[in-house]
Amino acid sequence: MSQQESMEQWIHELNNIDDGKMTQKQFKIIEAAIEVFAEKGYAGSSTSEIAQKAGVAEGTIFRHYKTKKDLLLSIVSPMMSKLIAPFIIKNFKEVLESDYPTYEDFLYALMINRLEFVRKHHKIIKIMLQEIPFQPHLQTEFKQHIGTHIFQRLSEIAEYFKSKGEIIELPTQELLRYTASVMIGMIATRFLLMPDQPWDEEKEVRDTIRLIMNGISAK
Amino acid sequence: MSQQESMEQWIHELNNIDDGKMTQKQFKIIEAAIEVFAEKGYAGSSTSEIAQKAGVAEGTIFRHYKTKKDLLLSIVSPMMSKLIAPFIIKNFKEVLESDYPTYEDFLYALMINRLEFVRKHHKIIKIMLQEIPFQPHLQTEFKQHIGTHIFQRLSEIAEYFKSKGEIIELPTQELLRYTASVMIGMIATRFLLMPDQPWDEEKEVRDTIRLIMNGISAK
Amino acid sequence: MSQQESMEQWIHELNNIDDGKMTQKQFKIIEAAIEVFAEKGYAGSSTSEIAQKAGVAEGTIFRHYKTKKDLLLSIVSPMMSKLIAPFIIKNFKEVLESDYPTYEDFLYALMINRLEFVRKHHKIIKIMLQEIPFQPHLQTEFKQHIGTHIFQRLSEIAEYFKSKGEIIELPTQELLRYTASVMIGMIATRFLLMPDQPWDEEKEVRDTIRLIMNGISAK
Amino acid sequence: MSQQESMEQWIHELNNIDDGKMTQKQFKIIEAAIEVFAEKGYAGSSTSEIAQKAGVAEGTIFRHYKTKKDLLLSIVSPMMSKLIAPFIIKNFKEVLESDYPTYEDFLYALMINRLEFVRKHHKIIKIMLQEIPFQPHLQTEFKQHIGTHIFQRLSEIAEYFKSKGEIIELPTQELLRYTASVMIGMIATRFLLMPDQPWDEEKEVRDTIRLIMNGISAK
DNA sequence: CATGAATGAGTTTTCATTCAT
DNA sequence: CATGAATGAAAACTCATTCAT
Repeated sequence: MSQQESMEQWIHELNNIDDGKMTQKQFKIIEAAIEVFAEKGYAGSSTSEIAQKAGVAEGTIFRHYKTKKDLLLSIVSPMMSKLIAPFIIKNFKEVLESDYPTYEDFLYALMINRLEFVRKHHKIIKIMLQEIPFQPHLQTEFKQHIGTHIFQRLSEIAEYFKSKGEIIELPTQELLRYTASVMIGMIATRFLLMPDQPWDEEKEVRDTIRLIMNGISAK
Repeated sequence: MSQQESMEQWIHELNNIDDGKMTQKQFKIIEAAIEVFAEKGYAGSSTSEIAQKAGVAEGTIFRHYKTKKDLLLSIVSPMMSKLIAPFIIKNFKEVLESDYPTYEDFLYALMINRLEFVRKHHKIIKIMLQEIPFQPHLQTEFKQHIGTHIFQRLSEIAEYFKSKGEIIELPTQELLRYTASVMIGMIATRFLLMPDQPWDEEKEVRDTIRLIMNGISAK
Repeated sequence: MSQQESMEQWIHELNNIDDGKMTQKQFKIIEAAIEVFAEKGYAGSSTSEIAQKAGVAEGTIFRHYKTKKDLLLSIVSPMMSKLIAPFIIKNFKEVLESDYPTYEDFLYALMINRLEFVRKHHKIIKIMLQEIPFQPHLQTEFKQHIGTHIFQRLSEIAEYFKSKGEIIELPTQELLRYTASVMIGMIATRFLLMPDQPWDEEKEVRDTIRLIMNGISAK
Repeated sequence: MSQQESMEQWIHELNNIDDGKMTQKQFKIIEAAIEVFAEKGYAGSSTSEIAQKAGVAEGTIFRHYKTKKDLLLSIVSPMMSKLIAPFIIKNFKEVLESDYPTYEDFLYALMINRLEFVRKHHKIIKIMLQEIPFQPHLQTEFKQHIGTHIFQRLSEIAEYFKSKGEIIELPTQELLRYTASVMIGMIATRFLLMPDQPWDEEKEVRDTIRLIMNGISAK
């Protein structure tokens, strides 16, 4: 599925969260808003520009979204949930045991998965990261999703492998910070710092995971 | 030196870059602008709010800074240079040899130094990171300073220690990315994610450096 | 008949004036419009709020009333006629002679009648009074109904009792102004100034009529 | 002093209430706002029309008045105080005893005074009466000023003359309602119903007062 | 008949910038 | 240098009205 197609599909999913129906124009509005917000930032964007890019009258935006902020949140909020998606499978422990015999395997799968995710949604993620500092509503959601769900789940995993004697006995928090830093650093490099450079992803991922494991494997 | 004092001193230094003189009002304007930009973002701030917080008339801002963007750049631009300060000492190699016998020593010193730097200037750094994506002028500067000076210098250092056989033979770029990710991850955790939590800095820094070294030390 | 019932009946009567048929939706629209216009004023009300309160789609309003102003007039205009209703009985003189031997009797009956009328229709009357200054169409109607019919008829009555020697020889206009002022003052007090206060209506009416008569009875 | 002059003076007095200074443009804005609000009602007026009539840019209005509602209140609120002015002289009892030997004298003086007042300020009074039902802020002020100050003072006066045996023993509230109704009825007739008709004010006032006294004098 | 998405002109409000004092 | 009133262009938002379904 191409990046463009996956974006379209994603926008249609916003739908189900909202109320079940989404007009063609509404779709165009979301699409244009993502474009413009990502390019100029939320505060730097004007609803008139979004309307123009979407090919609708300015009033149409406000028929579907009470305020400009509403429009922002309707785009960014659902992305929060998507962020934690891979961590909310039931029977997580079973999956872990059967699919990921080592921490390294787990990290590898996670990395591939999140790289794909960012590739699909980098614009919305950019908007999200830009606006979290200024939108209390997003801050709350972020803390809830990341702070609660993801951190929780990752802790369990790390402790599981610690108990198996695979990784060193470091405070879980430091361990996760370290792991996350390297992974996020890699993703940021790929998409922010050098988006246009050639990139042997397969190799980069393997090397990066290797480095992480060097840092923390119990032998 | 307290954080407040260091900020005041820093603002006075902007001075030298500008034209050598800075009135009391001008000082107040910069101080207020940093406050407001950091809180609401550049595009979300109004010059009138800055004027009010600075205790000056609205027109006064424009007597010193031709436009609002000028005001932003006059704050953020000099910070760029500061960022690279520790890397532009002459006789760098000598300093390296005499002061930092190991890569670990170097990382430790760098970490302490940059932590202090961020502690002093976190508001301006926040503004800088927020605005780089939207201000071509800042992007250029950033690429120049980081991409050229810092990356260049860090590469030399990494290669120096590689050649000494202290760290593993990984492409320099990957090595730096890894190192920087872990260090930045730590700083971000400290100042963004959990600014109010208790924090044994000494210990955290040592553990973090240890992890990095685990990842890359050649044995 | 309760106040609510009388309102419903009244709305159905608008019907006959319009075209003879009135759908359930149309009824709801009128009901909602009265509510909203009375609460926020004509210019301060939005058709969308009326539609919402009526439980119909926005477009439905405009299917029945060409414009928002049309909706207003369809509510207020018929009320004008109602205002003069008690004055347009045929054989008025006969009724006067048989039913109201004195001016006092007449005033008493009128007062009771109009109090009831206002009690039933105070929302529409509020709208009417609010909008007369701004709607030329209503001004014309008002002048015609009040200025012509009511003033005319009241003059006849006043002169009739003057000729009977019951009330003093004052210019009819002054006489009517005086009478109307006291009566309207009483109604306004009851419904505008102190709508929630306990109120011995029987007594208040008798006292008020007494005062009026004191002012003008020929002895 | 002409009506126009008194209006100008009045606008300048708003000044003292606000903050002591008023620019030429601000004056023009108030002047235009009174004109437009009186003609079209508050909700029916647009700030752009006010700006145009005042000969200023639309932004100028909002430099002086934060919102359109602010502009309204800055015009109407001070009028509330003016309404009660004649009732807040100190030594009121003395004045009463020396200047107004009878209730009739008092009513006459009051009538002349309030007629003059309404003549000067009829536009603002029109705006005030139109907006009181829709502006909670004005409702509060109105209740306070009228309900407390004026009603209080008038009660004292009525009771004073009752105790002197000049007027009949009716509940004070009814007495005042009666008196006020006739007076307001007269003023309303003069300014609302027949503003353009010839009018022998001297005679009308005397007749009206006479009617009132007929109604209530204790013989 | 009824709907409600869409419109576009209009509304209130904001704001960077200018300029006379 | 400093002020702050004034501007006007643009922003966010509203709303009566239309029209395809």
